[in-house]
Amino acid sequence: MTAASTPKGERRRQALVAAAAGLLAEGGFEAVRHRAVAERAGLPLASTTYYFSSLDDLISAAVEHDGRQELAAGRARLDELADQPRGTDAVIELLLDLLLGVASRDGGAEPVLLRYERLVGSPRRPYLAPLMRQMSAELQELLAEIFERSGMRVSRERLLELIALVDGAVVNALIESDPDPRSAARRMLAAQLG
Amino acid sequence: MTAASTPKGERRRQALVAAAAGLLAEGGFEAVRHRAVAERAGLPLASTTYYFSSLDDLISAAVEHDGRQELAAGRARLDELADQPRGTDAVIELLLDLLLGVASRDGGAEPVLLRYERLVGSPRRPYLAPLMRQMSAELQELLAEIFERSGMRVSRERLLELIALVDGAVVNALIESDPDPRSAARRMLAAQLG
Amino acid sequence: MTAASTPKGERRRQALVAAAAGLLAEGGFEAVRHRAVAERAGLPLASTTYYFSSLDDLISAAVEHDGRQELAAGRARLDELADQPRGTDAVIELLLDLLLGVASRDGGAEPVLLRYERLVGSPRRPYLAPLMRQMSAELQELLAEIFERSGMRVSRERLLELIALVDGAVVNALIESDPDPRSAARRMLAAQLG
Amino acid sequence: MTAASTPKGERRRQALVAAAAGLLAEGGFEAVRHRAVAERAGLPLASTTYYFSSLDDLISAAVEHDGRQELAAGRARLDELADQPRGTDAVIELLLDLLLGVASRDGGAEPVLLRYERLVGSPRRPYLAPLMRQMSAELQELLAEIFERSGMRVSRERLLELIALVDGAVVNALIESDPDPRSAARRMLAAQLG
DNA sequence: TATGAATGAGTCTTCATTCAT
DNA sequence: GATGAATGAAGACTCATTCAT
Repeated sequence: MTAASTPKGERRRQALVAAAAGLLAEGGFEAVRHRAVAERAGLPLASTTYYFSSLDDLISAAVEHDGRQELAAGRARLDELADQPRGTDAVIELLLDLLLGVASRDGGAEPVLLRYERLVGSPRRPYLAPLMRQMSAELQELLAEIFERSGMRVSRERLLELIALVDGAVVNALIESDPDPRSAARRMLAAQLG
Repeated sequence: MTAASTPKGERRRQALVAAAAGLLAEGGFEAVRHRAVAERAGLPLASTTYYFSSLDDLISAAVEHDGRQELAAGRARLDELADQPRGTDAVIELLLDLLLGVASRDGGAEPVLLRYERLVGSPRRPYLAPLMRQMSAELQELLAEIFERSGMRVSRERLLELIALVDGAVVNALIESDPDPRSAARRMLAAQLG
Repeated sequence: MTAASTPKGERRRQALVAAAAGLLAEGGFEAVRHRAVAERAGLPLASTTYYFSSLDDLISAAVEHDGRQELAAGRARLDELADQPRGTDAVIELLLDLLLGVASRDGGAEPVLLRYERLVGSPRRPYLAPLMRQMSAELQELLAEIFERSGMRVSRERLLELIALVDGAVVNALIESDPDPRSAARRMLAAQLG
Repeated sequence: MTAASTPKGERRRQALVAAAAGLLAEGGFEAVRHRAVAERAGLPLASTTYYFSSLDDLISAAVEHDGRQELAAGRARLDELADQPRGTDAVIELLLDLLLGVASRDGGAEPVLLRYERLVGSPRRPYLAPLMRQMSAELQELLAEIFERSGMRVSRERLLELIALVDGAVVNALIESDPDPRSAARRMLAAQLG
């Protein structure tokens, strides 16, 4: 179905989701408000409650939107590789690209924050958990593929360990005065894989 | 100075901090509101702004209160050990007790959530970062002491790695349908230390 | 469009403006508060922020409302004159009616106060200045018409001088123990025009 | 009595008055708040209510302080003249200096605002009126002296007229987009005296 | 199918004033 | 004589949600 043939309602819904996802990425959960979403989408305020039965609904959609986008970006990143990554360093950078996003290369807490806000925000927003689990599993598949391509044999447990290492490094780096979470994660991966 | 001789003003201030810290632990940052704090402390609404120049101020105090309490509990946990921990398993449990709190033994996301909400909440509340760094450093000292006592030689880098491993495991476990973050962390520590 | 057919929303908006304008006239800028306006209009508090994006917005509307009303009253006063005003005294009274309002005939500071509060309040409320300039210009047109009708030739500069004379007389009369600003202005006009 | 021998209480009172007067000049009546005054004076909040039975009391004192200071400046301005002012222009500038303050030479509404805020603010603050009358009378004496010195014979009525002209010109100039009230007043005085 | 209108509850914060010490 | 402590009332403004059309 082309964009042109997408029903108007669906298109508006998507516009709201995209607006909410943008707000979520920029300002965290607090920033996702009916008013703000409607304004960003250029749609009437009431359309937010018309298309989404509650704010939580809208937040779910936003979380999924952001997550799917990241997954797609990860997939694309993987596909653009002509052949297998050579060497540990290439594997590490690939892991970081997929886990933290390519934007994390620039340093700073902001580009990576969304991933951890969603994770840590889930217990207080139980409706997010199933969604997060699903997307987490898909991300793991992608990460597993990195090792497959590189020829490195890595068990599922080992993969989870490496993910944890990255996530823990990042979470702890978030409070640094000049945070560079990607570098922190890289250091730890290098120590483990090197 | 005994409790009885604590000046009244300081006692009220502490009551507000304790109330805010409780709300923070139970409901996250969003739950710390002037009204809620005042009600929980049984004090007038205006007392919250009398003792704290802004809500951020109060939040800072609450974060510090919770953090100091955890540190004190960790210190106490360490001191109650008659001699050195015997065996890897004991070391692991000790690590988990100090990092996640003894309450984490019961399972569930709630007991460990506060640690990660504070970490992940810091980038959007920059005034927390220095405080968090200070308390993080103190916690690392405590954790280092575990290894010293056990006779295991562990470098600072290695310690940070282990912390990251725990934190990453926890953060990823938060989205499980029946989260048991402590167990997840334990598994990873066992794999690394075992 | 009759009152009955005025859309409800517009009617409510007008009710708020009228309430604000009344408060402004009776109590000055300080008296225009969300609460007071809503109560006077018999509408919910939140309606004030629904119809006006800020208090300044509401104050602007109130200032314009009062100003337009005065201008309309001046216009009406002029139109009720069958023919030209005869004699200097009639011209003077007409000038005073338009500048200070017919209510000023009764003496007292209150009836004239609003004009000067708006003028003097503008520098600290810059958003009022354009509005005030516009209404000032329209008032000058009305005043010019008085002289045209009376057959007296008065240049624009001379008109501004006479306005200044009245305003200055009034402003200084405001501190008298039993203020009669209209009389003070009349005396000065008589001396200049007599 | 020298400053050193001024009783401490009186000195503090004066500090509060000076602080209030400064706030009044900078921010108008609204800016005179207990907290702001105390902070500016570097004194405890409660000292404001200890030395002044109410905020109105403090405002009165501030109004008087500012007024006396202006009068003193006017007196000084007059005394610094070696001989009589020569020519109408010199007289006009002198009038403007005394009425609007020498700061008005720089243009802008701010330097002259205080005079008109006090005048127009008096009807809603009746306790100010007697004070304002007294200071107004003293100012008139000063202005009369200008004409005496210059050799120009000007009746009391004429003087009041000239004052009104200046005040009216200023008040109307306050709403200009780039207000230069002194110039507006100068023009009118020149037309009348030239 | 949409949406403009509407609002009760709540947000943080300010303030004049009182009072015990 | 002086002031730290305290607070009820009010300030402007936001928000999720409902509802009539």
